Amino acid sequence: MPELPEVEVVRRGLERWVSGRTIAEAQVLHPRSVRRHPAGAEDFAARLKGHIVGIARRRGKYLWLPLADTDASILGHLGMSGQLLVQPEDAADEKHLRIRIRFDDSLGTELRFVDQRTFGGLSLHDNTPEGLPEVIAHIARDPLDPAFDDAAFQTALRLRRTTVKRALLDQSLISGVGNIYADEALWRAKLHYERPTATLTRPRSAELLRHVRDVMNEALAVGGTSFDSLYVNVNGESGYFDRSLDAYGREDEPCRRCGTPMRRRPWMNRSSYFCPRCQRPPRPTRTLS
DNA sequence: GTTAACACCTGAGAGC
DNA sequence: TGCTCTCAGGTGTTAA
Repeated sequence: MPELPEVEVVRRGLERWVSGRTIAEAQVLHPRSVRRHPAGAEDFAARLKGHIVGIARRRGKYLWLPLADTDASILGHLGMSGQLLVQPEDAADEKHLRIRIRFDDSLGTELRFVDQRTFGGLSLHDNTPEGLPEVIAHIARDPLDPAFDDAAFQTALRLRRTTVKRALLDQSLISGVGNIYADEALWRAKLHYERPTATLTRPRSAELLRHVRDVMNEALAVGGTSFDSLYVNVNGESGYFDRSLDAYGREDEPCRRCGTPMRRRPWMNRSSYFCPRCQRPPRPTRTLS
C-alpha cells in the first residue's frame, strides 16, 4: 500500500533508471489504467513516442515524469497495488501488466506499470508554470517538502471542523499520509483518531507533525513498508518498515509503550489501530439546545 | 463552501 | 473441493 515513503523510493528508482531516456513506444494493455487521460489510450501512447524523459518528481503520493522537450508530464499514481518496474525486455510479462513503455536505446530494459486492483494509473497532462501537472494543483505539499508551511498547516487544522485522522488523510491539507502512517503518527503522538482538530493546541499539532515526519523518514531509510508483494521498488524489491510498525496491523498485540492490547476499529471503510490507554477517545462534545 | 459517504477494483483468506 | 462473503484502501464524485 504505497504512501509517501514508498512513492519516493519508486521516484528515486525512476530517476536512476528511466530519466534521460527517449521513449520509443508505449503500449496500453488495460484501458482503466489510463482512465485519467481524457483523450484515451491511443492518444496517450502516441503523445509519448519520441520524447525524452526528464527528472522524476513527486508530490505526496503522485509522481510524474516531465517530457523534457515539452510542457507536459506523464503523471502516475500507484493507487492500492500499482508498481512501476524497470524490467529486462525479455522478462516474462507480469500477470497484471497494464502499460509498457519501451525506450530507444540499447540498455535492454523497459518500464512496466503493473497493477492488480487498477486503482492507480498513468496519464499525460500539461504542466502549470511551476512545473506541476495541472490536475494535481489541488494536492498540498507533503511534510518532507522543504517548502511545506508548518504554520499554515497548523492554522488550517484549527479551522477545520473534522477529526484528526480525517485531516491527516486529506491530501488538500497535507499530502502523502495514508492509513498506515496516520495510525503510526497518531500512536506516537498519543492522539485518538477521532480527536477534533479544533481542540489541538499549537504545541500538540507541532508534535503531531514532527511524528508524521519522523515515521516517514524512518520508513524511507529502510525502503518503505511492505506487507506483501503489492508494494515493491522499481527493481521488484520490498521495504522493511513493516517490521517497525507500532500500531498498524497490531490488533490484540501489546502496546509497545504500556502493554495494553492494541485495538482495531472499523473507520471509513477501513481500519484504525490504536492503544485504548495511550490514545484516549475525546470527551463527547456538548450539544447546544 | 465544507464535510461525509460511496463507488471503483481484484485477490487472499475465512467460513461453510 | 468449491462456493460465497469479507476485507484491504486512495481518490474522485456525489450528496448533505
